[in-house]
Amino acid sequence: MNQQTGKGLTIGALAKAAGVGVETIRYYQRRGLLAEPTQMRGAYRVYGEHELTRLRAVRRAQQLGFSLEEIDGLLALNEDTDRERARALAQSKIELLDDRIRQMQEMRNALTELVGCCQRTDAPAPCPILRALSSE
Amino acid sequence: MNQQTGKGLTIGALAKAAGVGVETIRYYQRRGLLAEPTQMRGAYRVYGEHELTRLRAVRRAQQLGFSLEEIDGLLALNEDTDRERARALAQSKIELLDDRIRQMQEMRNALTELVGCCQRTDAPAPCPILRALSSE
DNA sequence: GTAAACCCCGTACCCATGTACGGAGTCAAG
DNA sequence: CTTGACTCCGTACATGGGTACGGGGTTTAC
Repeated sequence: MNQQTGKGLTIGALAKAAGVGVETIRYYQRRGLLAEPTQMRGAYRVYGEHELTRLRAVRRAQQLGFSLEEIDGLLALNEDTDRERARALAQSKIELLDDRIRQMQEMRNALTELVGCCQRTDAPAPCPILRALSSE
Repeated sequence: MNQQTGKGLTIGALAKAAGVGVETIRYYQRRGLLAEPTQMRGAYRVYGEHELTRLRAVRRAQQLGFSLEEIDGLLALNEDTDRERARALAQSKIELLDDRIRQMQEMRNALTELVGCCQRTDAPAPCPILRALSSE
């Protein structure tokens, strides 16, 4: 059984809690995306809430289309001492997100249209999907 | 110079027009994501608007976080003869998009908040980014 | 008709993001 | 104190999405 005495998690328990593989955690540590914990229980590393939170954040940001490197930057904004720089970075990410959101909405509408038009016609209308994707 | 007599593009011209590399086009052809054109000028393949449109659509869909395989499916919806299946697939993609859009908006708001809070405090507030990303 | 710029084809290589494997050590329960 | 599950560490392999390279043929402009 994964021991969980008090509040410490072994890497396996952490992995399970975050919904990732043990190897993934190691990989993130190698990449510097996740710090290795200082606390140990004997020869085993002990993880806590902090790591779990961060791990979950990484997964989510990933789903949003950010690379591990970008995610590192995003999460670093938090404790960035150069506030000016942090603001600028955040601002540029916001614009990027706005763009993607807009495009996704177009795509979404195109798909909706497709569903609707397919409902009643057999003639392949001028592909709304292609249209949505090629629109500038 | 890239010849462009009439309306036909060589692979190089197509690549430039679509903003991708020549090798990428070949790669898509190998994958079956882009059909090889039937028309030739001598020993060289000739491409037209159709390919260009499709290529641009692929790039855009990619930015939206779809894999090449998914994109293939999406673009195929267009000429799918099994309308029922096409509708179902489109519907599921719509839901997926809705999800991603929602998450992106959360993230966007978190970043905006971060920019705002950084504006006036030196104390690192409880990181809105981490919060946004870890919220379920 | 020659040179520069392109195309074709095949194969090999690259980067990101993991996953798998294997030997050795460790922990906790029975 | 043994046993089974787990950890550690290192290295190798996998997959997606390209990119690079090299030898040889083709076009086109001059």
